[in-house]
Amino acid sequence: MHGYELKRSLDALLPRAQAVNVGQVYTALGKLEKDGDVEAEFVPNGEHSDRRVYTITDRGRGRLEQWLMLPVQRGDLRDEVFLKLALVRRTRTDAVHSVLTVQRTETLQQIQNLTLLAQRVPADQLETELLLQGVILHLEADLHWLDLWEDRMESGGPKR
Amino acid sequence: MHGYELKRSLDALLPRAQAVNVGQVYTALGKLEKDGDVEAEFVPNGEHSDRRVYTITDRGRGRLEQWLMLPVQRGDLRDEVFLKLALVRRTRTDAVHSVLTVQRTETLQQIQNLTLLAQRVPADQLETELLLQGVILHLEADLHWLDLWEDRMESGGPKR
DNA sequence: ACAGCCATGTAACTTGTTACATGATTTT
DNA sequence: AAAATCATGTAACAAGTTACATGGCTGT
Repeated sequence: MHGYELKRSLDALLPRAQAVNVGQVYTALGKLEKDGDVEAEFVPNGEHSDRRVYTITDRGRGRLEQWLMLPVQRGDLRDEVFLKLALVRRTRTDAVHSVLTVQRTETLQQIQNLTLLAQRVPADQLETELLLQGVILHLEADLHWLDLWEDRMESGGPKR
Repeated sequence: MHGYELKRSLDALLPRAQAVNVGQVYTALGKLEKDGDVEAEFVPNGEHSDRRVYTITDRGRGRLEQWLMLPVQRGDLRDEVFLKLALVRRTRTDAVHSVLTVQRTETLQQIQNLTLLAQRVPADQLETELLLQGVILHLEADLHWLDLWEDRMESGGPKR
């Protein structure tokens, strides 16, 4: 593919609002080319600008294969909401509940937005549908987690 | 607090393995000072090096308050596992199952590690316990999501 | 005429992170 | 004697991201 084509391909995977910045595609392709993972060649395009069409190299194919089969490490312990809650608990114990409520409201809002979005995804876009489902599952986990905080704050909480 | 003290404070919130790089604390404090959110003053420390003790300014306190009460937007649609699955489905439909299995194994492993870690957290470290619980909830959501993929791949899947 | 799409790319900024440099003290 | 802790900080790299620059074509 050429750069712009790739951008469109990526956009098609994501809901309308989340379009990719084109510049990023070109910087990424530049890096891949420098590393020898892809090769490019100009292909005339009639009236339009010529296209730089990229082809994956053997090296690139190998690295792609490796990347695909390498599991993603997902259990990151750095979490902004956690930081806020831990901090607020130590300095203004009484405000923990507010932070929890604000965050819960936001999360519910997000879930609603994404649910609406999911309903508008064409039935043939299986992947996009699954992506949204995944994000929603995470947000629901967040809600459970906020409830856990709330429970723990009540017992052994504000007075101490 | 002074820089090193802050580092220790942060470390205390996280399990042993996840210690903060000290350098980062100093670069962050430097930026806060430049922005006028904190002020520093040297305090002698007997035999040891003098300490630069930081104090929050009014401006800093205001910005902190804002940050605390601003909800974190959590529903990020960029997901590496999703990218892998979407890509592999389009180029080697038969390999989707392998990617799913690799990722599931990794996720189970992570959950086990974190569960063990959680058991070793002292009972008085409420926050750390909750942090680990949160990460585990997310990983369990990941497992559900991988199952969703598996289901959807079977119906309407490999042959197409 | 103006907006928007097609097509390329570069310069620059932010954030996160690490590796290193220095030097004294305390623990093993 | 070596390793770890206390304490400060800088230089530099990596990744992600955006804003801008250029120019032609297409649809309203």
